Amino acid sequence: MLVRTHTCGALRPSNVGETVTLNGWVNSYRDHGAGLIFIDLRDRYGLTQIVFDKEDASQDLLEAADKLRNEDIIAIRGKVRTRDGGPNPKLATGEIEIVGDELVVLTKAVDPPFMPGDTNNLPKEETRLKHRYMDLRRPRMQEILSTRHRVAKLTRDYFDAEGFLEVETPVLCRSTPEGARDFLVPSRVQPGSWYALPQSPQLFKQILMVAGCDRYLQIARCFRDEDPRADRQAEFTQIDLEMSFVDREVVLQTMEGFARSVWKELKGVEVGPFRRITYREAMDRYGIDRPDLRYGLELHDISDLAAKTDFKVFTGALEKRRGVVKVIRVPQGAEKLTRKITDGYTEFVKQFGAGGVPTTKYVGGKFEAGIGKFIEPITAELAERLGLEEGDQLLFGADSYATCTKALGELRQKIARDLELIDDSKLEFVWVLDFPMFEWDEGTKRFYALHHPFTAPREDEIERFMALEVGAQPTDEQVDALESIVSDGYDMVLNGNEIGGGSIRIHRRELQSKVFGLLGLTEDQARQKFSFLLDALNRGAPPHGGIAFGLDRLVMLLCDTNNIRDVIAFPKTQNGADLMTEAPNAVDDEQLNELYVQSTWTGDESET
RNA sequence: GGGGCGGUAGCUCAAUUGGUUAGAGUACCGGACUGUCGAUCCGGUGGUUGCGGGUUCGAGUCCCGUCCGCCUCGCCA
Repeated sequence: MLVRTHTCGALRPSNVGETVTLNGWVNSYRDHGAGLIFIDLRDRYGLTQIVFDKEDASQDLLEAADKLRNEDIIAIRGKVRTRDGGPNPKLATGEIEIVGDELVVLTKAVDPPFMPGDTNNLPKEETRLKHRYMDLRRPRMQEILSTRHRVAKLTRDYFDAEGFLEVETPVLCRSTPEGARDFLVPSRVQPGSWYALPQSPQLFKQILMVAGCDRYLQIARCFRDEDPRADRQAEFTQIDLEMSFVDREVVLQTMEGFARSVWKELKGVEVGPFRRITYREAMDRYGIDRPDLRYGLELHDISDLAAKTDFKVFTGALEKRRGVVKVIRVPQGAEKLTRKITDGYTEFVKQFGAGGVPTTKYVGGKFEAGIGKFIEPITAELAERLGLEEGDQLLFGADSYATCTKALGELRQKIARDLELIDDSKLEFVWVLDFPMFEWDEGTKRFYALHHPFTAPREDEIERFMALEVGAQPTDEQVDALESIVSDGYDMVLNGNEIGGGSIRIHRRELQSKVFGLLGLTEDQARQKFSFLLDALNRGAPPHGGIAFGLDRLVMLLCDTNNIRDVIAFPKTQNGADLMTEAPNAVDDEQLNELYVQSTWTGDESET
């Protein structure tokens, strides 16, 4: 083996005259005939031009160089010199070249399915996933792998300096049926019993606090057996943290410091102040719990004014429980938002359960077109409240609070994209605070924890919370009362992306029992599922809280991609398949027998 | 589970209203060429149009089914 002395990104004019050896992949070749051949050699670090010239090279060497093809791996030894043909400013090594003197072909590449060096034609993702080793050779993917590594390293360094201990928690866990669907693993030694893969290390990190760990960190793999999305994968990675003897403020400050250091270190950016907003305000003004604050287009509640009209869409919505009428004002939208576009918006909001988007334009002090004539009686009041200006367009939502908010929140983002109102250079960090503890689900007639059942109520809410009596079939008043209890949770949001979420946890047993009870767990059921936690809370549990960052999403933002598969070395498709290894796969009956497992799958879905 | 988009040469794509032998660029093979850097020029190989069925004189194109990939709703405490 002719071992490299430098990488393909290392050589500079200062190396001129040195005899060096490089190893790498043939990125491209330019063959000018028997007398002159150029090779661009690639490795993780860059590209270096090799030249074979009949002035300097033997006939044998030229013939060997002539046979080189894309993706062959070679070792090349030769002298560094400044380029005869002038520098190539596109390359870091563009001022120099290596005069090939000794060439060893380490591996011939047979029929590459695509060329990693071809930056113009990116193969379709299916092909990239099938031949992932080729895809990962691409400089862009190498850059992402490197960024991910640097985030992980910086995470360990930062939290190490803050006194955190990295502790590993189990991958084979007890199944707790709340939350997402579990991945299950059959036990061989305990026939009929199953492990679950962790949805997060939540309970273990709380137990570590009870165990006196004080500050815990883990870069933890998590598993949720739900359908993937562009930014979601069944198997993903969290930067998982927990701290003892803290209040919310300590956690927020510590995590802000982390985010600042990530953006400073990786992007060279000084992050400005973190804004703070309550969940209620976020939902009211932006229609979403992870608002993008880089642009306006806020939602305004005009239910009181809408009630003065005879417009059936408005008055009908207001008769619903929690019915509202809200509006988005698009400055100068009258011209930009054509009928065709607003018709598209009506279709767009239907997927979120809204009926449509009533619209009108503010022209000459009056409402023109659309539903203008219906809201004529409230023209002056609307104009004053919204600060209307000539040429504004109004887009309305009228429905239950939940549906209207969701639809207009999504619409707000779509308008911003359509009208290119988003400044990509901005970084708007915001903490979303004061989430409700619970949400009532009309379908299943029960409460669900908005975050998770171990989230503490805000300290000043505890007394009111403990005093609440809510039966199995709560009245509307009881639902309202419980939903108004605010938790001590927090989400870190950047430009409309939730990058981390956490809370101060419950550290008192009677509070935890109360929460379990409200979620429909009897004392017996709670003991059955969480006895270890309830016992731990009884045996000296410190006040504690923490957070988990989505590492994949963090890297996505830092690498400016909206495809989570780009930031995972070996990701899975929407069908949960790894196209390279062809997982998942069938296994031998012998394997199943050992596990006391039989498949009911017949190959015909109608029979299962 | 629902909705949408897509699958044509190794790769990226084209193919008129259903009509001749399914084309181009690139890669690959052969040839020419001494300063390229997306090298250039000439020639060539390469196709079960994802798969199965149907309509038709004739299907890449229309219909039905199915598989795969992507986006999305539901789902994701």
